[in-house]
Amino acid sequence: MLTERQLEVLLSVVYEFIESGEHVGSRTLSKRYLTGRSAATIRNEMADLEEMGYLMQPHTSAGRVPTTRAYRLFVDTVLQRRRAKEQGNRELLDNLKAHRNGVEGALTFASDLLTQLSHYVGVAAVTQLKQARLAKIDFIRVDTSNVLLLVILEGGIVHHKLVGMPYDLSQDTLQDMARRVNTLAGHEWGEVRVMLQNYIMGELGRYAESCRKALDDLDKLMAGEHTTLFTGSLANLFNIPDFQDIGRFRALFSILEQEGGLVDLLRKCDTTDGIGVMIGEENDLPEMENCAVVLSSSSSEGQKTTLGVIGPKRMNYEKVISVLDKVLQELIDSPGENEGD
Amino acid sequence: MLTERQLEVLLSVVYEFIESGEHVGSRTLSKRYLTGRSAATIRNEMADLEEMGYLMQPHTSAGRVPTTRAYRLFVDTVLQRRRAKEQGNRELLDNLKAHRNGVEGALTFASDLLTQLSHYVGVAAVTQLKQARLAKIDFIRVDTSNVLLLVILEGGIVHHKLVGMPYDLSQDTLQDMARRVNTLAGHEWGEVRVMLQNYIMGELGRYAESCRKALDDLDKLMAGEHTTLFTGSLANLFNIPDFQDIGRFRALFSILEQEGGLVDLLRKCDTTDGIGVMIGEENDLPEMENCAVVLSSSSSEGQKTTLGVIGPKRMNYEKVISVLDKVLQELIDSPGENEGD
DNA sequence: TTTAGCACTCGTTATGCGTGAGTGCTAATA
DNA sequence: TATTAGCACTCACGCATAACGAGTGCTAAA
Repeated sequence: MLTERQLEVLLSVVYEFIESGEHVGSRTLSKRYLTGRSAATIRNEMADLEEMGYLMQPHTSAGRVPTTRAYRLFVDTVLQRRRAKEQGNRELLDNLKAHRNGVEGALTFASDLLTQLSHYVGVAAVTQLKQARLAKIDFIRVDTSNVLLLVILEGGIVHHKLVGMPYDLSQDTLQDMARRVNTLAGHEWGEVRVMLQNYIMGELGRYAESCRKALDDLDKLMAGEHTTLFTGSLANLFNIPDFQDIGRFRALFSILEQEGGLVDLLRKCDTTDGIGVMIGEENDLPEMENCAVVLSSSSSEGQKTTLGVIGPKRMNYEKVISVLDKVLQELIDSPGENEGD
Repeated sequence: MLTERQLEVLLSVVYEFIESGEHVGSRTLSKRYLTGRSAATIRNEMADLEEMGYLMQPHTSAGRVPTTRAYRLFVDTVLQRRRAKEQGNRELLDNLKAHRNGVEGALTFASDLLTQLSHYVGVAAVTQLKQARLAKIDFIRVDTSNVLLLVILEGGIVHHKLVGMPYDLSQDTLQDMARRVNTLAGHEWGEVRVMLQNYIMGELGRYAESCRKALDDLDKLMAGEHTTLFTGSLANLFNIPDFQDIGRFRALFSILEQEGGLVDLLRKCDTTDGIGVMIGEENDLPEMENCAVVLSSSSSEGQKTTLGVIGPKRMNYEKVISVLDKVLQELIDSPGENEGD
């Protein structure tokens, strides 16, 4: 185990490295953090810490740099101190839908806010769980050959899809259909789906083909754990020295740009409610070995809401965690009708 | 005016520079393009062309590089000559129809397609003009305090917005409202709007406040020339040598990332239907002095569809223009909006 | 156990030099 | 007169070398 002083040295290295971005040497520590001890003493401690896997040297005559293991320890220590302040995010969802204009508006707002405050990249996502409940379904005749299929879930998520129909259906017919289906409001999507399938096979005979296709699309959206994701501006990445190298930037970018990659990433971290941190190789993506992801999520009503910040491994974890807390709070507290621009 | 040979030299420089990305010297031209003439002769012509503002030297002992003026001439010449190219890409283009599914689906697909085919960045946008006509409006009760406002325009654009209501309205009441408003289907938004305003003031009395707010939001979307924009992946930019420099990349990125900037850009080029090209400084954005934008747009039914490709000034204009032609043609050819397959 | 001192390592920056691609100019040539 | 060959000159680029400095490990003294 680590001695008290080793811990002190280690955390100082991490802290200083997060500040400066450059390998930190024994002299710096001796002058700035552990004024009582000489550089030589600290050198010895650092050599030990390196052996234990907490530190590494980029090259022979350089100072030390924290390993993922060191970050992990650092974060856990920080989180430990913070844990008192942490609290449930239960109310998050209610406020999301109530006070901002639809789920999408709220999440766009949140991701922008996180981005601005953290100076990294904020993300916000909502995942429909299998338990998502239907609030309302509707079919709206657009013209002779097109019907708009509308699905609203409890929690405020809205899906719509234009479906081509081989025959013209009157609005009355459609309304009748909708009325029947809506008797299932409040039930989970799985049940609704089965009912719809039967209905289509049984009573809609000749329309079955086009309906089935629409239903399949809908299934793709809903049956799986479909996630809607909002990513803040990536502009901040340009200011981070870690990504000045175009190669690294590119790697990270390719992940962030394609929604799928990011959703996978979030899913990996999604273990528990509350705040979680994944550092470097801890997420399996090799492109993200220099990155860290801080997430905070909470679920209820068949959907799970996740807020997060993505930045360099050398991230200001304290700040990010507190920002995350704040935005969460902001979302919960915000009194009425403000729609984030 | 340019002599025949000067033109030949100039276009060769442009062509070669587009290929190689490096300043082109007299010897190269003599060997590869104008085998009849010696390097010295070509050098003289190039000196003249430089004086005329068509070419420039990055530094004293370097070959020549085209100026914006040269690209302009090149593009105009190319636009004149092109017409008879017919090849490839069939399979991909055929997919367009299959993937179409509402305006958004089609444009997402189109921008991706343009990105893939051009190897630059494809964009696709639809702008609602003032003449946009209402196809259908609907109010759908979600729960006691929320109504989903649904607006469908001729042309297939769908807007929806969740509106908080201070009082519970029954679906029947809402349906009645919708029925009245829908008598205006087929009319321009301007008229519909006035009618809605009156209706709200006259018959909806106590709900006026919340309705007005929703209506205002809707106006923001529709009364102005609102543009919905889809941008393809930016990943290709990493392969372009012109943007290897992180500074330039950043500048371009900042424009591409924020939707507003891009919309402004499109608007600038939106002069006429047909294909238009803006090269370097021709668009006023200093960030885009090394870029070119090729646009092709067509309007009908109260909406204007724009497809475009954004890439380096040193762009393969021939290819991009032909790609753009094809994709656009495909989009216009089937104006029936999703013909069910 | 701690610290001062010293030799050593290695990345970074500056400097200098050779090379090659490309030019402009001039004089010879068709 | 228009074209071309020849030549001196320029300048970016790559490479080697050297100086510098931040940092280390090790040893011996306090």
